[in-house]
Amino acid sequence: MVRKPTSKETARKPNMREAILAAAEELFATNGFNAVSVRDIAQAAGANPGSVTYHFKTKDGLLLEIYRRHCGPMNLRRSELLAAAKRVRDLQDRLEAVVRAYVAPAFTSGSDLAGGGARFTRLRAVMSAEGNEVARKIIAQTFDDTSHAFIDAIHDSLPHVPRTDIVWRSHFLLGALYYSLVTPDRVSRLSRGEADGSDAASAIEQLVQASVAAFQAPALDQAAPARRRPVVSSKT
Amino acid sequence: MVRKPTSKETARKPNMREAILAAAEELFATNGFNAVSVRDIAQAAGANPGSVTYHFKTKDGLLLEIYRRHCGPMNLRRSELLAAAKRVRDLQDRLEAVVRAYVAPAFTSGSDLAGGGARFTRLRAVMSAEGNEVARKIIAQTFDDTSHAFIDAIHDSLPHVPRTDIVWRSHFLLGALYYSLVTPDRVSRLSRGEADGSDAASAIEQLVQASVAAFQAPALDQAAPARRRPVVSSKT
DNA sequence: ATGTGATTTGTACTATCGTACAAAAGATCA
DNA sequence: TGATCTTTTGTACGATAGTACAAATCACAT
Repeated sequence: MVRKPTSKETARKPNMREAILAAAEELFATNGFNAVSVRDIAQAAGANPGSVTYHFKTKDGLLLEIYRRHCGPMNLRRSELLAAAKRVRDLQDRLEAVVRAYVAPAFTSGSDLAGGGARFTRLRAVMSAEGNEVARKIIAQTFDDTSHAFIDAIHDSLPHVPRTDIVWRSHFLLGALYYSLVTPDRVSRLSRGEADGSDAASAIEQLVQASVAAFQAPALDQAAPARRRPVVSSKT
Repeated sequence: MVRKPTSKETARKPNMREAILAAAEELFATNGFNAVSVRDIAQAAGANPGSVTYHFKTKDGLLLEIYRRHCGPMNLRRSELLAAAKRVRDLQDRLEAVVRAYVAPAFTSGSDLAGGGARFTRLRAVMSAEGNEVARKIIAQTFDDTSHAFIDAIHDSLPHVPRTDIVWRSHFLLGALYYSLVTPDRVSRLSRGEADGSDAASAIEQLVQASVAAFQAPALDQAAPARRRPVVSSKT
């Protein structure tokens, strides 16, 4: 808010503002918005509750700033990756490259803003599930452009599949991605320890392969007529 | 809690207990657990806040009871549908039938307990995203059996795909299913009105077709060697 | 009708919430 | 050093949270 670049404004001290943002991001992403109090965040950041009010005015303002900080670099990075993927000549390779460009940045760890990062992606998943108003507004006006770009790119690789189907499948992809970040332990549990749901590389490969196959599925209108639809009835 | 079947215990009056359960289910499913107060629930049910305490003791107890009421009938119904699906002889038809048996009950509307229903499924999605403790315990001890049964059934139809891959893909399926129930409007928006994300029939068909294709994807270990992995780099 | 147990109501208690604000502390430059 | 600005601290306030509980009300068997 306050503009005053006195001398070295870069990280004057341990930089409380950043610590608060990081702590809030982590707590919101794992517990949801309402389950976390401003005091929880302050404590996790080693700050005073009043500091949060000072830097971000309100709790909503804090969430807003988390989104703001990520969206720019993340969308930039994504459009770079998408542009590179679209340059792949082979149609099938291109599809996979595009899907990978969509999936991979969501799993990056650490604090690199550019990637978007697993933490911020998980935050978005949780906010979306909670129907958070602040998040809803930002998402509609910031992420839809990127989503459309990816949908178009995928549609270019699969011209025979109607755009509507692509939209549905990309929606499923995002849901799968979100869920993988939200409950990775479930994968470990259901595979009886044979798979590690927390392993980003595995998650990316599995998700890319499964999604590519899903995108390549025949169009819905054409799927049915050739084969009879199996009808199932229980004996209730 | 209290056992006393005096005369007609079935719906003596408007039945407050049921109204509270229904209201809580709806509110929790759309706003999350912590965003909804006991007073909100009481008001939505046309009840007094004290009534909630009387019937369910605590807010956690209320959530617990919501789960309890659904889990039994829902798992029963699911195993019926699964058993019927496993009777399909053709291998590919059986796969689709099994997936459909998994997906369809999650989208049933109305208040039929058996189906599980869209509302309860959405509730589970939101609780899962919020990392709700009450839900986490119930899920691990109630849903994992059903999940394993479905995973095994799918694996039977796809013996050449490692179980680990099936687990991942079924995880993606559940994530996609959850997300479709949480933000159906996103589908409508991204398709520019061409698709209706709230239409259960469309969602089911799209999800079944996409998931079947995903399950049928080649095993991960075998996917790479035959084809070169497209490597993409941005110019950053 | 009356007594009895099951509900519903109204209210109150304590804890914690988000936020405000004055004072203290720290930093920067004349 | 002293003036000025930014940041941190400590505390407090009103609102609302979950829950408890006594009183009122209801349903029904006798």
